[in-house]
Amino acid sequence: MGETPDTSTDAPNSQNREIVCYCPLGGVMDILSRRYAMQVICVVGAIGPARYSEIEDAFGGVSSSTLSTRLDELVEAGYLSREQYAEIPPRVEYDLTASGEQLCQRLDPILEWAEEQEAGRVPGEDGT
Amino acid sequence: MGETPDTSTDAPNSQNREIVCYCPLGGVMDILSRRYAMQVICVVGAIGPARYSEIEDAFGGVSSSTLSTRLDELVEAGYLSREQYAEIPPRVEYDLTASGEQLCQRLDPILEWAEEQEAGRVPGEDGT
DNA sequence: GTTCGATACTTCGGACTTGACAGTATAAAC
DNA sequence: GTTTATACTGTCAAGTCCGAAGTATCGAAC
Repeated sequence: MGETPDTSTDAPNSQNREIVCYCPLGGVMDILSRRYAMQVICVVGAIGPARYSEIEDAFGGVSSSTLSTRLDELVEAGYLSREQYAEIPPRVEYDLTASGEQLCQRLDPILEWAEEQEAGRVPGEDGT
Repeated sequence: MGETPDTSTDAPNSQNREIVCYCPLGGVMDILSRRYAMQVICVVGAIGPARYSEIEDAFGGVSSSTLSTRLDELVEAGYLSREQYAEIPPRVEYDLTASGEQLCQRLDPILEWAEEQEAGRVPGEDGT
């Protein structure tokens, strides 16, 4: 994609342009668009069965309330599984479900790319 | 990041687990985690140079203030270009930059997968 | 027997983000 | 003079996120 697919005539726009509707994406994308959602999937994918505190540590300073909410949503949506052991102190392990792994595979390229972008960025260059 | 490395007896996992830090992803992921951000990239990637109203139409009922903010951020971040023509009524065209296209390539698999998930979902099946 | 420690969360008030809807600017068409 | 078209901006209410502090459990320490 990317090479102006159907502009064979000289008009630069407004030919029989197909408008694709992105509305039905709602469900999944709404979940992924919440803060840390994509990173949580990839963190759990990276370190296998992951305990709450391990996930928390993988981020710099995420608030526990936000992380907890995110984990709940991801479990509810079927991308993560949650296993609680009857031990003291308590132990809870999160892991990817089959859906979660499919998602993680598609998410990883983005996270890797994001990492490269951040690494190659010279501080103070983009004029924030 | 430190964890007890000698719990090999009571825990079924916890080898020399490497904790990867996901903090530096901040910049890019924060932008992508805002509402409609990923979809906007893919919509513009799909319909080439895209006018504001075309992007608006591709979504069901996005609010204009949110979409406008999102476009500004994406332009500011260097993923979209914005060209304004001195015409009446006004015409503005958004397109992917080189960075934007790289991002779009990595985003497309997710959007496609999300579409499949939504399509194959039977209402009331996921056990709430 | 009282305090301490460990883990995985909740709860709280305030800050930030989003949504709905109305309004702005311009010039041609009627 | 009024209408039409586009690409936004403004305003206010509702929703979401944040950090800090608190909760629950039970064994171990004192």
